[in-house]
Amino acid sequence: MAASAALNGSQGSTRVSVETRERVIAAAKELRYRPNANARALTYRRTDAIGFVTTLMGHQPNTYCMEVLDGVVQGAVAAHQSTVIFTLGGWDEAPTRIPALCDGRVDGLIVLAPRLEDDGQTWLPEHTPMVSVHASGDWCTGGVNVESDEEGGAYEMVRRMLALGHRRILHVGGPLGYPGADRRFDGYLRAHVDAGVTPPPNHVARASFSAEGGREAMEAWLQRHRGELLPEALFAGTDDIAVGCMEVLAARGLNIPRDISVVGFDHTVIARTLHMAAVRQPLHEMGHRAVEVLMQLVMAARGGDPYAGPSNVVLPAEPRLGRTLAEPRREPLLVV
Amino acid sequence: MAASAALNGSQGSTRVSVETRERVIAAAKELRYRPNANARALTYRRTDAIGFVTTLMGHQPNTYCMEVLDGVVQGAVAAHQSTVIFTLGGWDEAPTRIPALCDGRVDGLIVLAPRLEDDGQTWLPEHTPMVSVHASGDWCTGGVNVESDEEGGAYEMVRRMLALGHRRILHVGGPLGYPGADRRFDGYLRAHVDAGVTPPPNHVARASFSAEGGREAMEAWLQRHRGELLPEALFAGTDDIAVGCMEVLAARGLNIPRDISVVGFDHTVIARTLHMAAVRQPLHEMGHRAVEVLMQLVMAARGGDPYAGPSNVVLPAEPRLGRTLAEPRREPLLVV
DNA sequence: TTGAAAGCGCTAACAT
DNA sequence: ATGTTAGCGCTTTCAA
Repeated sequence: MAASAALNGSQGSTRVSVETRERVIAAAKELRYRPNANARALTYRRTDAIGFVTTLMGHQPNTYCMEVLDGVVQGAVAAHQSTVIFTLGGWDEAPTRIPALCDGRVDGLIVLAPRLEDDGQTWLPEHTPMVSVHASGDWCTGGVNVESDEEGGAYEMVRRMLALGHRRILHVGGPLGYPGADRRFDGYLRAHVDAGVTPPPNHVARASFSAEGGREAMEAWLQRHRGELLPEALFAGTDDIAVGCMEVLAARGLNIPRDISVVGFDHTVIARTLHMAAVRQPLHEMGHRAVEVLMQLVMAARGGDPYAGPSNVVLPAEPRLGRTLAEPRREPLLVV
Repeated sequence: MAASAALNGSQGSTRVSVETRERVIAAAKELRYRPNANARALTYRRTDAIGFVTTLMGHQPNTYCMEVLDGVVQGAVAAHQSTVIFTLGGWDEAPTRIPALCDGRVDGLIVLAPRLEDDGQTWLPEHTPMVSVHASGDWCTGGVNVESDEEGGAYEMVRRMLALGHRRILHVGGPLGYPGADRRFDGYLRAHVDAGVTPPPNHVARASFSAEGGREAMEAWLQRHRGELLPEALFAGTDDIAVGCMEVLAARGLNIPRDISVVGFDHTVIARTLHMAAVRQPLHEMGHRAVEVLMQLVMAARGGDPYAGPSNVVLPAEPRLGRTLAEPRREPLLVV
């Protein structure tokens, strides 16, 4: 019955008589009628759903990913969209899996921290709006990237540490080859340059993105530098790395921040719970913002008019103080 | 061209000639053809997607919810399903929103910790398979519930604490009216009964499910009991509550666990990071399991044969030791 | 104000 | 081996 249009026709429409509408509505309730979402999607060519693409969240949920997702979900709710999660085993699957997701099941895609060897240009489908969060390089022409000013946040934090009097700041950064890890290190260096301080030699270590990685890197560094001066402060590439470092330091009887200050990066729920000093990335907001931008892209594609906004959105990252950062100790301490 | 069935027909099928198939495949690649998911869903009456229903994850992501979700997503990946997140503003929206989700956009629904006044029977659509996690009561006839043995876990943990010699164990539980909070308290009580120990009077407090709630409850309790004996141990209803309590205790100069032991509940990422003693709920596994059960339900509904499995799946909750639990102090301490 | 037809993109069944 | 038809459930357009 085409007259079923009574259900979604606006109140004032003359399409159906009041009497018929009431009859239809009554019958619908009687039959517990639910319009079928797929049929709707088929005719409307829209699903009111957005996709969130990420690599497998391991058994230990990744707090970084979770906080962005949380922002995405909230943004989606605000935009009256549902969120579909697509999980890749790894970014190598992207060239086969991502095009497969552009099959009308979502109106647009948010891709979290894609890491791809070559440019996506060749295999990326053109007509599915796409926003990346923390993409490395410009992986997607036509898409928009949302990120935070990691270099600036790192710079400002290290600047403050230097201003507090710290001179030997050990940087335990993320793995080589991650642009984000490099940007944080860049900020560390620039702050030193601007302050006219030369970082002590060999005061940079690399760790994988986890507490375990932090533990290993810290342990190894201390082994290598036995008998030398203990750094006054530690600038970690991630909260998780900071946690791992802190465990190793505490196990050696060192007090934080009295003997050594420790600073994290991201300011995820872990850092907040521990009241850790850390550079805050507005992860939640980034997720939220990514949805807003994506919806603009979607609207633009629908209307046929081009998207006018910026192709790169940079949110500020700023230092948050906490209980793990203090003035440097007065007496020198050696690595034991 | 109906012969497009070449694309999904099995290799050995005689439906199309090899030559035609190749031609079709070539053309498909040429046109970057993607079969439309909605049209497929319409004919197949299946979407290969499952829904995850939860109330709004606040600005502070709820670790409990996140860990279950993580398990769900992983279970979904294993079952070749995608996960759609539906967020409710509150459970009062459930009677209107949940039926609206049963419109064919997902093959089944996983509902996290639904709290509903009346039985869902009246408004729940019949023919969408549904699995709840930690449902209060049997909210959904025909559905399956997955939960953990909270009472048993609490019992076992408190039993061990009593065996360690603790006699004055303060319980800072979750809010009144939450069945889960009550079950944990029940385990606390039963352990005392079995050990022949009478819990000291007024050693039960209630807090909202957050660190803030723990802080407030702890502060208030200490105020009320100034000058009395400080409990030797604290059994919290949640990890977050435990964190809040620990902060208040530490702020008063008390050492954990030397002066007072603290035990959490859930053993979420917070507890793991802090190496906190806590009753472990297998949240990840529960999410994973919920998907498995849901898929059985879905299969059964498809095949027409009834679902044979249990309507309630109970996973064990067991105590995990940690750095916050030790033997009771020898000297008495007063609340200051 | 209502009815009838066509089409969204796909697949299953039947006919050639 | 291939072409045709019908239908999944909905909306839009055109006819009555």
